[in-house]
Amino acid sequence: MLRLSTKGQYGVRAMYEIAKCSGLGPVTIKRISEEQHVSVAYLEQILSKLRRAGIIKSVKGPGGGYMLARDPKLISIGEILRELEGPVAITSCLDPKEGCVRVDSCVTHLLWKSLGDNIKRFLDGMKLQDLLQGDQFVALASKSGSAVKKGFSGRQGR
Amino acid sequence: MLRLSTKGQYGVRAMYEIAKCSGLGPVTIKRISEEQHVSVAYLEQILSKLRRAGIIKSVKGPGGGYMLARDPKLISIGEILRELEGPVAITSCLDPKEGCVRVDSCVTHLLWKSLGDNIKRFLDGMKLQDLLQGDQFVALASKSGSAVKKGFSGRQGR
DNA sequence: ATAATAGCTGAGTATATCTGTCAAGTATTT
DNA sequence: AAATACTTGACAGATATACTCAGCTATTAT
Repeated sequence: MLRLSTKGQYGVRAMYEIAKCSGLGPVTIKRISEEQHVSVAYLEQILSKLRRAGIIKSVKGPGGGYMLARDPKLISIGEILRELEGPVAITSCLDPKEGCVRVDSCVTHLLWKSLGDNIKRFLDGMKLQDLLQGDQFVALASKSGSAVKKGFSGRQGR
Repeated sequence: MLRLSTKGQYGVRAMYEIAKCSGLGPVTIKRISEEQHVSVAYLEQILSKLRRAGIIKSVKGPGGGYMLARDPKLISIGEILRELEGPVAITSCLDPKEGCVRVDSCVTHLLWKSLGDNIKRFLDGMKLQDLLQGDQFVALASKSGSAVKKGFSGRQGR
């Protein structure tokens, strides 16, 4: 359950590759393809989206390729995935494009919203820089292993 | 991204309905269908799986229906979803059925594993009882909003 | 016994999404 | 102007989703 599409996965791997080689000039799509084992044609689709989103920049012509548009500390995994797969939306009624008819009457609405918010917070907190450093991830809940409950979810940072 | 299938969603809603009416004798599939707006035929599929998993019990014949097999404090949302949709597996290489060829060489492996573990912890910590109480959910990360990082993920409970 | 109720099961199907490929560009540099 | 590299949109096969349907089995009330 809750699988990520390959587009998102490859997108993050591609971004990693670009970040890794930054400073050595633009990274060609061919290189990304070879290093990360993803076809050039498929990468074109993915990188095109990321470029339009302003996460990477491209340089045309011989010697061209892709480079980060910002410092890797300022690029989150969440942002990359959102551009490629749309926002986190556990259920269709939480998708901003669709909307929920009976928000208040639905017992589970808040459950899915809360889960979605957690995931979002995780993904937005994780930066490309962290991937580069191999600095990796002990989770949001460092504590007990059981969720923190409270009367109501209310506003949560976001 | 990361959408849950309707089977999982309906399953949780059905479990809620059964839990809500527990103490009034078995709940018929027809009632669940009407209250939760899911077709009888589709519910049969869903409830059948949950019954075989031992989460609910059924009584045949007139006056029959479904009831919880355990205290709602002991039934987690994670367990319900796992029976209906399989384990959380953000990527195919983290699916126990498939396995990963290059675990160590893959930079993103740990990222997805960590995200998956978080989700799992959230879902397993959330019990049917919590839904009943409308006692809902402030999330795993009560703190800063940024993920807690550490050198390596190491063993985490499970 | 038997009729009515209620759950049980597996097969089947339409639709949508995913996971790509292909072809024909356009822009830039040497 | 030739070579390199990115850009775009169309399209297609495979898989998964979201169901329905038909016919069955078990249980209880009369």
